[in-house]
Amino acid sequence: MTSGLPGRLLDDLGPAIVTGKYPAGAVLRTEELERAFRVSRTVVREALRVLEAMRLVSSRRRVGITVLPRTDWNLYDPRVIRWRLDGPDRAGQLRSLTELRSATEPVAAALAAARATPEQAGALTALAVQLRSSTHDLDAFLVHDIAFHRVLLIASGNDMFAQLGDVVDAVLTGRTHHHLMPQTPKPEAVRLHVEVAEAIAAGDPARAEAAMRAIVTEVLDVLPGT
Amino acid sequence: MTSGLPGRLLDDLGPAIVTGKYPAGAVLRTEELERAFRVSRTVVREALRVLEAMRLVSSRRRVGITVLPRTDWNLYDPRVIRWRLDGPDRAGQLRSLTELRSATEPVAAALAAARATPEQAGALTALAVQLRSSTHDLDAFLVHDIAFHRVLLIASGNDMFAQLGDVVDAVLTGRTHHHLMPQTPKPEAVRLHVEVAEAIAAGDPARAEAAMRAIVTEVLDVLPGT
DNA sequence: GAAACTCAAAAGTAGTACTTATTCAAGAGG
DNA sequence: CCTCTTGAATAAGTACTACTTTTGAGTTTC
Repeated sequence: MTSGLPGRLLDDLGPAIVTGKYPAGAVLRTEELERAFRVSRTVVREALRVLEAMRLVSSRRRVGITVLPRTDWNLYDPRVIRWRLDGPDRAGQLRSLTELRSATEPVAAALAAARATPEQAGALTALAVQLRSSTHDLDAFLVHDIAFHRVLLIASGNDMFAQLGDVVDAVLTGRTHHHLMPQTPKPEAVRLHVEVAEAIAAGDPARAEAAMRAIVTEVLDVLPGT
Repeated sequence: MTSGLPGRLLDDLGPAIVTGKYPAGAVLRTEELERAFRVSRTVVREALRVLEAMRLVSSRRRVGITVLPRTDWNLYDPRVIRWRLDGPDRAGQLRSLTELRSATEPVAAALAAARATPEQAGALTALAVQLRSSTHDLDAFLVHDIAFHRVLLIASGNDMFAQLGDVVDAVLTGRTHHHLMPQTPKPEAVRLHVEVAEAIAAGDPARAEAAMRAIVTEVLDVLPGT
């Protein structure tokens, strides 16, 4: 559902809920939404059905569509993640995601060392080499960095880790936009990426985990408000 | 959307997709679903809209509703998690979730040590004491164990970790059903829970993380097929 | 054999009618 | 005056029809 009128309505209502324009407890009416967004009842119902599935709202007859508190939301839904990143508390959401990332990537590295295919290990090594070669070009560095982490998460052999590739993308891209990335990548960070790749190629989970832990520890340390 | 005809249709189609009854590439037609499930077009469209938002299917005019490959799915959607746990590869899904858990809980413990409120720290200590007192009653032990981990995840102050409480619930409950839980909880595991609670109460992130890591390492070690 | 055209297939959107669930206000009784 | 019952209004749920739009496949033409 990325197109069509229900999708467009979703992309209006979702952010409005997530950013607090419609706070928890607020009650929406399907008829009012029809008028406000100039769409038919079918379109409104379909968009609301999706919001309900994301646990952003709850629908009851005679009552209306009630906005739910944040503790009910499906926070891992890619749309919810995006809406929160586009909202006023972007820094908070980046921190949340960074902490999640700091938890998952070391374990993913260890699993990758145990499970990566030769192709995956080779791709990681190649990407680490490219990282080293592109420290002078921040955009190119970012592209390779994101690719490195994505391949690693896939190589972990756990598809739930693999899906966090989008989270890593959002975090790394967000760091750059927030000027949280150093102007020139630290040699130590690059070295650690190379070490992770080497440890995975060598099938050494403990070493891969330790190196990746060092990478994400440095990331956490530079977060504001830690 | 937990009730109503769209919800019921969702709970039929979702598992059918997730378990491969409708494999990737299969094309569904709204009209056929209307006939097969004896519901109106509105109901079918609403259920499909939700499946589309979960990235289980993709809809295009003239083409139909195409089932997407697993790499597209929103694997963190609570329904997708449940459908996979209820499917034939339950053990694989439990392993996936256990690995995710093993990654996140140590970091959550460290964050909780830094951020827990006195109430949360107190609740963890109380729950650890109850764990120690209920080793003779496996059901009671499970209840307290789940509660312990839930409170800890909430105490981490990261709502994405907090949401994984359901994952921990599913994993711990699943372990019991799989007879993967020891008949009598190991004293060492209980001791570690107490140590986690003490470390959090003392505001010692490193100690909390290490103790929790020992807990989840033991859990990973007893997984079949590791 | 490739490009253009046509049409059938299937979803998308609008709107109406009727049903069902639920809440709230009013009235009755103690 | 408070509590319980009843009825009606409110709002969503479901079915259905009509029309539009998109898209792919088959046919025709060059």
